Amino acid sequence: MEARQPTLADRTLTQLQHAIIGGELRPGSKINEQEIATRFGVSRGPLREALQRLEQRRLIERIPHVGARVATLTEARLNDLYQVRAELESMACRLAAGRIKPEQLAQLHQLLDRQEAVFSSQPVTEFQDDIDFHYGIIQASGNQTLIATLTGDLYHQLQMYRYQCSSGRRPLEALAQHRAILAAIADGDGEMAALLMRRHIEAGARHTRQVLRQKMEESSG
Amino acid sequence: MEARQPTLADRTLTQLQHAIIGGELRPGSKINEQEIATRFGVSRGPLREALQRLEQRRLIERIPHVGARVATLTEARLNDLYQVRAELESMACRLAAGRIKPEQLAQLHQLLDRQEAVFSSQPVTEFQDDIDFHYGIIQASGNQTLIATLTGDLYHQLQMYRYQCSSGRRPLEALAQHRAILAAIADGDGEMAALLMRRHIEAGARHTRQVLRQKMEESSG
DNA sequence: TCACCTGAGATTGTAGACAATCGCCCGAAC
DNA sequence: GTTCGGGCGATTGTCTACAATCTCAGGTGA
Repeated sequence: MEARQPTLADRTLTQLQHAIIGGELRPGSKINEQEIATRFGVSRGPLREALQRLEQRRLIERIPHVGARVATLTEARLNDLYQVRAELESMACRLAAGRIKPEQLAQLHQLLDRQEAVFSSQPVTEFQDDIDFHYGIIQASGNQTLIATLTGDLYHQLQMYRYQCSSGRRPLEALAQHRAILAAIADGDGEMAALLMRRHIEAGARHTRQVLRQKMEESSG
Repeated sequence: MEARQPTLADRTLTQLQHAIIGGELRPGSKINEQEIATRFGVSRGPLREALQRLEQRRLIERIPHVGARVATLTEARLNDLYQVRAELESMACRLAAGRIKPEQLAQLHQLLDRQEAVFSSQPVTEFQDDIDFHYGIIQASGNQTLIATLTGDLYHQLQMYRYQCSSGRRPLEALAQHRAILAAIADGDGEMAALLMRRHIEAGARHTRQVLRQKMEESSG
């Protein structure tokens, strides 16, 4: 009922988004509708629908009668994004501490355990698991507006920055921080959880910012 | 350059949004693409584009192969919306206090003066002026992600609630609160401005919630 | 009586063609 | 030499028609 059976436009959106987040379509490059449509084997209708959603997610920028371009990675945008994210995710922690359900809590504990178990063997998994953890807490907040804002809008941009600026995200450190956050939530200490989450995200922002700077230096030099 | 010259889809979006926010298309009612397209004198292409944006703004809900419905007003959704709004707008105040430009500050003062001058003669103006005030502060925050989240997403929903649940919003009280908020920002006291804004929005939430309850009672009774 | 299946009608999703607009190149005038 | 204007090619916006899917009424069987 609720689950939307994927349409052609949905699949095209997923493909395009992966291509953008993964850097296959480089930031700033122009998107030719006919070309992309042909490449994906769809007509321009579904493709334009996908483009529109990507514009909403701020992964591309469109100008009427001119066209679409892949969004560029900027330090200023990164700062703005992480600043809002820190505010909203710490808010999510505060809410989650008061109303998280036992099964949600158990699932998050399980996630961290699994993350720890495979931590050294598969560094790739860590990336998705990290997102899953944050996603779980956001869901536990129970605030539908908050959930939609974070997972429906901000997270797509975030993934682009994280994917293109990732390199050894110190999973051990992040894991410890996740554990502390979850413990605070389990204790019902919303303020502590919120503060820990804010620090955790700020640390991530510093790291990503550093990598972005390096990347921009070597691309301009 | 930046200004997007309005296309047919843009105009259709504006019309449809006004019809939804104004209650002409009642909450929960189904939207027949062909019917609406014919009524607005456009084809289904641009209309579908408008529908998609309205879905992003959460003014309608769509299910593939089934159709679109106008979003319903719920007390739970109202609470969630105002909770996130309070968090983000108080954040905007904190930022604005540190980096608002003189001309922005002057413009906001001007706005409040004008609001006070015509306050008793035209109660209708107050509604738009109130939005303009909040809009100005959000802009002054300088955080593009914050601006986009608030004015691009949340505010459309907010307008729907406010328009359909407005009745004597005590403009005098709101005006005084606006003045206090602006004074704090002018003083560079971000924390004070943030707190005042939070209280101001919470007061608005209580008022709107009350009106919504009345409305739902008389519609179900 | 109720649950389930089935088919007609309606509605949405997709494709392809046409119209409108823009960017760019080139030539002319100062 | 530089700047302005016009026209051509390319790209985007829009329309119409067709295909895929859902809804709902009606009937059938337990």
